[in-house]
Amino acid sequence: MAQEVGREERDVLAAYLVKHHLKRSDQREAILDVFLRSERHLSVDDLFHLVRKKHPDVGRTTVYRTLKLLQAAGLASELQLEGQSRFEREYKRQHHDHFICRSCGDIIEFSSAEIERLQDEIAAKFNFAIEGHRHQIFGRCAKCRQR
Amino acid sequence: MAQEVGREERDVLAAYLVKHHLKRSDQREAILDVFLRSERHLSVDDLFHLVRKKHPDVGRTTVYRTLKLLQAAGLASELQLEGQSRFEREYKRQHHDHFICRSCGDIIEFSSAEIERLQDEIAAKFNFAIEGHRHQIFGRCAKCRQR
DNA sequence: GTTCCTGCAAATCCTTTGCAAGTTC
DNA sequence: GAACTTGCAAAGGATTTGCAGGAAC
Repeated sequence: MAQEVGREERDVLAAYLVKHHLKRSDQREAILDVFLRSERHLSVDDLFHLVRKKHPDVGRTTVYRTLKLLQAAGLASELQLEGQSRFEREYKRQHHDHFICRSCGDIIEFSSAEIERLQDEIAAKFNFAIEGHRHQIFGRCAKCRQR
Repeated sequence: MAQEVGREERDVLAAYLVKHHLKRSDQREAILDVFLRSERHLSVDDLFHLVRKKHPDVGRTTVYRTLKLLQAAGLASELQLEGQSRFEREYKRQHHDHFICRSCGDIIEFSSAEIERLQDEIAAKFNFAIEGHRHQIFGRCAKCRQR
């Protein structure tokens, strides 16, 4: 078992907890660990079931709460899709947007400095101060198109 | 009372109903009328309350169902925001995306052929077939920044 | 008369909250 | 021991669905 997964992130969380007078817990560490080891874009339920495999007494509520905490600490970010949210790692990752396949549900990341620049330009014209954005492109991924 | 609002759209709806062996109803016509007369981006509840002013016995469910119908007929399109959806006119309007002000909730439309082109380019690289997209930019609008 | 619509209440889905019991500092 | 966390059950909000009665064709 690769012990080194996410050591840096664990430190970030620990620091965040101290700074905000919060407390560590086995659940939080377990959830972070599973989150960091798993694949890219998890729903709360995905994460909940993965955590349960090793820690059968963690509650769904705690997963919700811990994900909020991880977001606040800059370790996770929420991807609000149609219906439900998914979560991905955020720490030291560069900004990106998403293609979402409607057949298989797969999520593909992309980024474009050009698009970001154009966004900023347009926002400036409207005198609009950008705080965040959501750019999701729906359709069919390469795999599903072949079938 | 300007009778001419949305005559074309009413015809489109009527044609859609005939084509699909559906029936007209006072509720549907009332909802369409209010929808067309009102401002840009309505939640279901906004529309529901507006309709109720003139037709106090229309049910919320019917508003939901009629909006689905209007979408199917190409008259309305859904804007899925955080929390709830909003609806805007679709008929003969060009594609656009949205700035959304987090202070006042205002929604500002924008469009960029450049961004669309870049999207297509990137999608082509991934061999991804685009069916739709959602591009929402959150922040503070000009008015709210001045305060 | 058959098929479609409507409104209500109930059901769903995802997420949050109240609370008593258990942990951490 | 004070303050924070947890898990359960219940509450929430937005949207959908079942159904019996009412309208349109």
